[in-house]
Amino acid sequence: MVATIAETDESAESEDVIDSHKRREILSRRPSYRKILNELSSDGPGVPKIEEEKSEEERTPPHIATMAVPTSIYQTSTGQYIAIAQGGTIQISNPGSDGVQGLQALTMTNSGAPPPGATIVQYAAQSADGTQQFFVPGSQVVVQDEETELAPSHMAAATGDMPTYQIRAPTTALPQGVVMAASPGSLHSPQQLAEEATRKRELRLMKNREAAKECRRRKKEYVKCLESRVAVLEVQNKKLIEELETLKDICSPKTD
DNA sequence: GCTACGAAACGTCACCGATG
DNA sequence: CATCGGTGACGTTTCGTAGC
Repeated sequence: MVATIAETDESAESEDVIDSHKRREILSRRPSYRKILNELSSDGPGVPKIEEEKSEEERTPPHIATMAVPTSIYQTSTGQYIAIAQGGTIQISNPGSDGVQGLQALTMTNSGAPPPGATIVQYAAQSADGTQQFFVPGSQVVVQDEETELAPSHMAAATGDMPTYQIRAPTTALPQGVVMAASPGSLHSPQQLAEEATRKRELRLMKNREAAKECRRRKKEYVKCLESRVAVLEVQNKKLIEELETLKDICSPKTD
C-alpha cells in the first residue's frame, strides 16, 4: 500500500487494521478443496475423488470392537483401565461407564494421527529423561520403559517385543502444554477457571494444529489432481487437433 | 566447515460457514 | 447463538544445496 500522508503511530496502526480487513475482504472464501475436487471429478475423467477418510485405519470406525487387540492392560489406583494396543493406541476406560461409552483413546506421538472420533484425553510428551509419558485422569502417568523405547521399532516388530509401560505417580511438573482435565462442575477458584481456560486454549490449539496439517495435505492432493487433470486435458487436446487435421486432409484432398 | 538462500513444513491467528 | 471445523495469511523453523 502506498501512503503519501505522514502518519502518526496511531493512524499507522489503524491503517494496518484497515489493510488487514481489506485484504481479508478481497480474499473471497472458496469452498474446501474436497468440494472443489469432487466437483472436478464429477465432470471429468482422470481426477480421483478425495475420500472423506484417508487411511485404512481411518476408514475403520473407532469402535471398540474394531480397535486393535490390547497387548497390555493396566489398572490405575482409581480403578481406570488402560489398554495399550498395537499401533500405539492407549485406551482408557472407566469402570463405571458401560462399554464403548467409557472408552477414551490416546495416541502416541510417533504413531500417526488418532482415529477420527477418538477422544484424546491427554497429551503425550517426552519427559526430561527422554521417556514418553501419558497423563491420565487420576493424576497418574503412563511411562514407556526406557529399554524398550530405545529399541528401534523395526527391531521390536521383528522380535515381537512390545514396548512396556509403567504406571507411576508423576515425579515432575506437567510438561509445557499439558493441562490436566478438570470436571466442569468442580471449577470454583479464579485459578481453576484460569486453568480451565488454558486447557481449552491448549485443546483448541492442538485441534487447529491437526486441522492445519490435514488442510495442507488436502491442498497438496488438490494441486496434484489439478496437475494430472491438466495433463489429461493436454493429451485430449492434442488428439483432437490431430483428428481435426486428418479430417481436413480427407475433406480437402490435394489437387495437383 | 560456514554462510546464504529457497523450499517445505509448521504453528498460530482470524475469519467464515455449517450445525445443533 | 454458541461451537466447531476448514482454510487463508503470516511468521517461524527445518532442511537441503550451492557458493566460498
